Amino acid sequence: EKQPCMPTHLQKPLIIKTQVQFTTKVRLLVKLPEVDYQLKVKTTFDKDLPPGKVNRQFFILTNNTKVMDVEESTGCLSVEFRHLQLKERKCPTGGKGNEGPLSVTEELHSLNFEAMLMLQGLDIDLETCSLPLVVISNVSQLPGGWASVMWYNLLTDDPKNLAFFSNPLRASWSQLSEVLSWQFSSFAGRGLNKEQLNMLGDKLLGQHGSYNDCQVSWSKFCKEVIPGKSFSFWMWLDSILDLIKKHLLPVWIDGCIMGFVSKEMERALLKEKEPGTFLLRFSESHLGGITFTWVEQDENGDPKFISVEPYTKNRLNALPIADIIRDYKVIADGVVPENPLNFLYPDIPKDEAFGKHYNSQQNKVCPYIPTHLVPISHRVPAQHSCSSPEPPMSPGMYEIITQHLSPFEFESAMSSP
Amino acid sequence: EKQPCMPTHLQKPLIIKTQVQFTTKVRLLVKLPEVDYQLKVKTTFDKDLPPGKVNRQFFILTNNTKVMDVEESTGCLSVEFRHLQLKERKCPTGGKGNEGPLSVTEELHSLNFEAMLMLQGLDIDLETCSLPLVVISNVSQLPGGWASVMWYNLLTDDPKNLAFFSNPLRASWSQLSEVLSWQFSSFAGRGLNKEQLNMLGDKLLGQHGSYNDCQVSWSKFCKEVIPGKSFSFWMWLDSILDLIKKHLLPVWIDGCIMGFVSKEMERALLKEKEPGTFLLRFSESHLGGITFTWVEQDENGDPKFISVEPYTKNRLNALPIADIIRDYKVIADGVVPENPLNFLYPDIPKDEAFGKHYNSQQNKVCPYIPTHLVPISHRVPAQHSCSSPEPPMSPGMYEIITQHLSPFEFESAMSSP
DNA sequence: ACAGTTTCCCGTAAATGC
DNA sequence: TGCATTTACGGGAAACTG
Repeated sequence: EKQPCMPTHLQKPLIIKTQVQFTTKVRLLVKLPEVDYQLKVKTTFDKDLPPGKVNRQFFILTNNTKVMDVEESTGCLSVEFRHLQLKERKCPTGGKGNEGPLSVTEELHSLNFEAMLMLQGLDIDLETCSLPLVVISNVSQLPGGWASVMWYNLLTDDPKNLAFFSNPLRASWSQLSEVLSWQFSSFAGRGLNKEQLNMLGDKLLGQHGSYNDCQVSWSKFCKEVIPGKSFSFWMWLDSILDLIKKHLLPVWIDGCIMGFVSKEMERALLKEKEPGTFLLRFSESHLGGITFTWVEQDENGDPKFISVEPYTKNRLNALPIADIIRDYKVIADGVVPENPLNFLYPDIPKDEAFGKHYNSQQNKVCPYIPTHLVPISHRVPAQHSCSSPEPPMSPGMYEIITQHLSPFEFESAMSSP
Repeated sequence: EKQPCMPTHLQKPLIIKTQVQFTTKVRLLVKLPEVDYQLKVKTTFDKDLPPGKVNRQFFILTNNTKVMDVEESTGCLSVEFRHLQLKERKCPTGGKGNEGPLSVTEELHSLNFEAMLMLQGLDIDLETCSLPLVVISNVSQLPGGWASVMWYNLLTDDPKNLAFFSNPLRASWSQLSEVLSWQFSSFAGRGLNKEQLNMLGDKLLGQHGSYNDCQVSWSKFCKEVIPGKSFSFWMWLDSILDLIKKHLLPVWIDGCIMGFVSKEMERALLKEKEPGTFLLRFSESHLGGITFTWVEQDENGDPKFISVEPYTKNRLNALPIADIIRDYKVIADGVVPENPLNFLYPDIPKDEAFGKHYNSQQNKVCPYIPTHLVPISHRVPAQHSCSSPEPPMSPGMYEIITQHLSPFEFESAMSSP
């Protein structure tokens, strides 16, 4: 007789890269009366999938059977498989079931565990399987894999609906925005506030009064490119998550990066502020970029906004963001260079906001004179006459923005969630 | 009967990395009368080595037999093995013949090729093998591997003296310096001139009048660390070769980098030159670094030499050397920054020497103001009082240097070999 | 031709062995 | 414990493949 599901708990890997080791663990949740033989567990990949149903087939390269052992802490029987590795089984054109245009990161798989238990003269087959898994072959596919895992977890409780992406459900913006914020809080130490989420909602759904009842399709979230861009919403957002993790973490956690704010909003916020007030914003035109914009007064006393070319991971590798802000200079033809950045929006002195993240000027030993890199922009006269690609903001829009978001509220919202 | 050596030609791989594909080719140099069967060649690794004789054992992972084919161009029979891969055979403590303290890159191996030819009723075993090979497991071992290959080729004509490094011969400096220069000309497009080689000779052998009759031991070349440093002569030299290949190539080929020049010589050369004259020199204290030194006049009108902290590959990744030289600035407390670099030694205007290598200031599209990184040093008063770690040069030494090397001769020697 | 996907392999970091 | 060597795998780029 076959038990449909052996009561176990599986620790994730949710995304597995071929040829890279992973670990998984099975635990028998019921306590058995003492058995006097070893309970051997066998792990297999995609055991139940009919070969025609799945596009790619994989198998476990390494040893896949192991004996269960009593766990110290719980007294349960459990077994941990380490150093497992997946490899694709090349079935030349044969096995490919042309099941619609699913991409590799939409293709769900599972790990299966089997054991045979002899109890009171009966042979009992125990069996369980993992939550759905995404198999990738290169880390470049990780963002797509994460999107699938997120969407699946968000929209179904079914532990093994491997066909989920052949007809993926839509998510409401209220569900989705919560998950997005959670991504940032769990991977970057600080979630997204209401204003930041509103900007994302605008980007994904267009500007509405309220998004919470809007539905977002999987395709719109992850597959379709953003109009005018060459990447999808999630690819863009994940590139920023990655940038934060690798280059902006402490500054992000401190809340010094507003980040998700439209250019229109940015101008509305900076307009009324002291010249030299600036804020940090993620690039919407390029993947994984961050820029800052400061406000000045032009000849007529009107506010003028200047944004620096976005910094990407390569540039931040050469110079961390806090040092960029500390040392940034603008040269207007031969004049002594000047740092135009004075106050982090709304009015925090730059050194107060970023001082703790500055790299201490390392005092090197002697024979050499130390150098550091200073990011400098040249203000050429031609630059001024250059027309902005932003659509000019309508007066009505400006009203809405400024009323909707008083600086005080925004600032308080920026504190840690 | 067994032919000791089948007349063939083998194309190198001289260094093989485990688990990485390589290609090799065997050609039968004698033309056989038409044979009506296929001549099958089998490749094996370290076939003749008694297991006790070698520290590590490897085997060919992939298919190792292939049929010879007539080569279009020559009409010879030949076969090319592609996608061969080596893997270590783990012989648990057993096979390790403890044959002295040879490092992995001193351990020589060989590829063997066998074929059986039936001719006029006789079975003839044909056999040949490759030149000695070094097997490495990580690219970090490549410099050591190259050193072995160089030393072997320099000092023996024996095609299969696999025990060479159990008692390696010494090289004369005249032999060695030629090989070193050849390394630079073949891998970096420009060899080393007499002055550069003299500096290397000094470094390796101490300061003599003439080095050509000096002998250099393998150990001194590659195994012993340079006194006071943590790396050997070759590791240092190879780190520079690598830096040139990856970050300095066009500037090196142009002869803008004197590079191998002692600090003493550098000062002697710059001493008499215009303030603002500079030269580029490879760091002797750190692997893969390049610095520049310029001459100024101090308060008393005496020459003063200032060297910048060496640039390594990470820094050159952020900013190419030519741009560094173009944009380099020194700030002395609040004064307008100034580029102290004016003439490449002996008297070439900076822009004339480096202009063609400058990155054209990319005119980016509008919404952003472009930034570039400017390497800036701060001249702090404390810096001046700091005692130099160089031993002060004796007057006699200075005479020798200046007489030995008139600026004119040196410059002419800098032109392409 | 091309986009999606996989393979290749350097280079850094961590693990392993001696 | 320290050093020598190997393993692991992210990441960029090339190769593959329908």
